Amino acid sequence: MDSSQPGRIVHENQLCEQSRDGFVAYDEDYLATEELNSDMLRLAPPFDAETQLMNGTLNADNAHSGTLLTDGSSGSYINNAAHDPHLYWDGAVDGSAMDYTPQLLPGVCQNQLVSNDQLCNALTEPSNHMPMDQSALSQHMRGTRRRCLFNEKAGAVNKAAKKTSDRHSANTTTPRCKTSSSDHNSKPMKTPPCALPGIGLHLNALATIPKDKIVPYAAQSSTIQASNFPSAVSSSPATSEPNTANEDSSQAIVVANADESGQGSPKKKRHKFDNGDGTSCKRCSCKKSKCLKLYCECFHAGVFCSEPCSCQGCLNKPSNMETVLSTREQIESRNPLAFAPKVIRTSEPGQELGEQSNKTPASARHKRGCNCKKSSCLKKYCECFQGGVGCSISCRCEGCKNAFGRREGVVLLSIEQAKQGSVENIACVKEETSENDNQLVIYQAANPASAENVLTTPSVEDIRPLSALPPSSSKRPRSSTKLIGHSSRLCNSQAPLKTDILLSPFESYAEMVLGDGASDVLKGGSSPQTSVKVVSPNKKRISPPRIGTGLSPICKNGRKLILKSIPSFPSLCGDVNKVDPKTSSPAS
DNA sequence: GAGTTTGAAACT
DNA sequence: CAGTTTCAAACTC
Repeated sequence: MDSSQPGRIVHENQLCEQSRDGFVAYDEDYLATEELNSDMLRLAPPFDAETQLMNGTLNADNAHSGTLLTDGSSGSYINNAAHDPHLYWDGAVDGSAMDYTPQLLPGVCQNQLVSNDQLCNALTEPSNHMPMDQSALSQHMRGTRRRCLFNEKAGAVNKAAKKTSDRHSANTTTPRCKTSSSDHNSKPMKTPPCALPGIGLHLNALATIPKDKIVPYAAQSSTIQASNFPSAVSSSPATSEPNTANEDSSQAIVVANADESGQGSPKKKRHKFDNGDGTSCKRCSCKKSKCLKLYCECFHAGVFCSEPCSCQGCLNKPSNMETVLSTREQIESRNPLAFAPKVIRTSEPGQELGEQSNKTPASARHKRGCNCKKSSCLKKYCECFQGGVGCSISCRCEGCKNAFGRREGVVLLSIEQAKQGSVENIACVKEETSENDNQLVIYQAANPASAENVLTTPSVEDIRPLSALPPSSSKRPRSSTKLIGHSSRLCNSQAPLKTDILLSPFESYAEMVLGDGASDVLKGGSSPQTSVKVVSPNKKRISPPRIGTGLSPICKNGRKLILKSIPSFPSLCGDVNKVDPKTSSPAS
């Protein structure tokens, strides 16, 4: 593949057609050729300290093109690669979206999505590919690792597929796209290396690209500017850069965006190269939403519409950056996590359903759960199914037959919590001590923005709408994954809910941030004496918590308020360490 | 490829 | 907040 040439721009389609060899290393060669340099990443404001640090480092090498950052409130945009039909914005960073995953990887689109895990793995691998002498790169890696954590995505489905081999995925067709993300799953998701909580941009994985493969800055920056900045775009990206390399880039951009003008162009429906959780390459066909609503998969995924799309009246284009951003902000204001990945955490389906639920608490699940009624959660109408995850108690589906796991009604709770639960409701809330604090710490550290959201908007989706649970009767948990229980029992109806709420969201985020281990820590580790207790799978379910208006129980607990002692940011480098101690030592 | 079904998102 | 409408993807023919 020509891609080996620095600065060379390859259209995604081309890539798709490329030889397997080319694909094999797409996360390396491909990305490298894609000009994805770390400096194309834009860190979101919430992470200023850290991100800037990182940027600083990153940019050090490359004269920083980075200033492309939009101001951030709604996240900065990332140019995934000039040539890539899609331009990506970094929703992940801005808290709202813990991760925008696979699709963020430029060029990964059609045939291969790079899962976060994959990236992580790549990063963690003995950097054969990474010249150690490149301090800058090293820096990148660090940053990358952290980010990877967030990006773990579902695609449990994919795992199976992925197990087969990465290579095959290369030539994938639509389905592959979907499956590709899974591959990491085959690996134990622990991703210790990635343990650092961080910004959910796995694009940083690019850092691992052998330096020699890294495209010269000039080209990149031009590309970025052209594509990312509205101004730049408007100013005719194609002409913006005289350099040959740049020209290529520019042209690529133009091509990528070409269909902007030709939106209505009959691109016919294309496969939705989607990995299910909404993260893969998007190809929308919006007609009325102008691609500025969540209906639009591109918009929802945080990418600009592009050539593959067959949308009409599309406004989700770089040239409408402002509009897009404002719209995005608007949507986020309504729902801070509107752009967050729908499926959180990846895990083996088996685990999820399974026996070892205790040990593998971190099961993938849909952010909010589905609400299927007729599809039985067996079709892609079902977001859970689509995301390759089983339904959970968060779901309100009817007649769930989700192949990845039917909705469950149980949740794991720690003994401690049980104890607490045994106390009166209030007690339940208040007594939750450092563990929760720790959780909060982690949470915030991992995603300050999100934390903030939580504080201000308890409605955060990830605070699972258990409330939505239908009367338990509707579905019986096929298997017990997470048990609930006790606390719900111990505490009165309200209390348990609180407890559950407290855990769930944090676990989820912790998982995303720290990986399975983290959640384990949180659950068990945080309260050492308490092994997770599994309540009889039977069927007892927690009544849906009502995260009511205003302050959620969490707020009531004041845990959030305890954030006082929480460092605004995890240390850039070794956060894990910091976090772990806390989590591990419950009441230090 | 057109039409239908479905459920999320948006609206009231 | 629940019910309704709108929307676009998924699906069927």
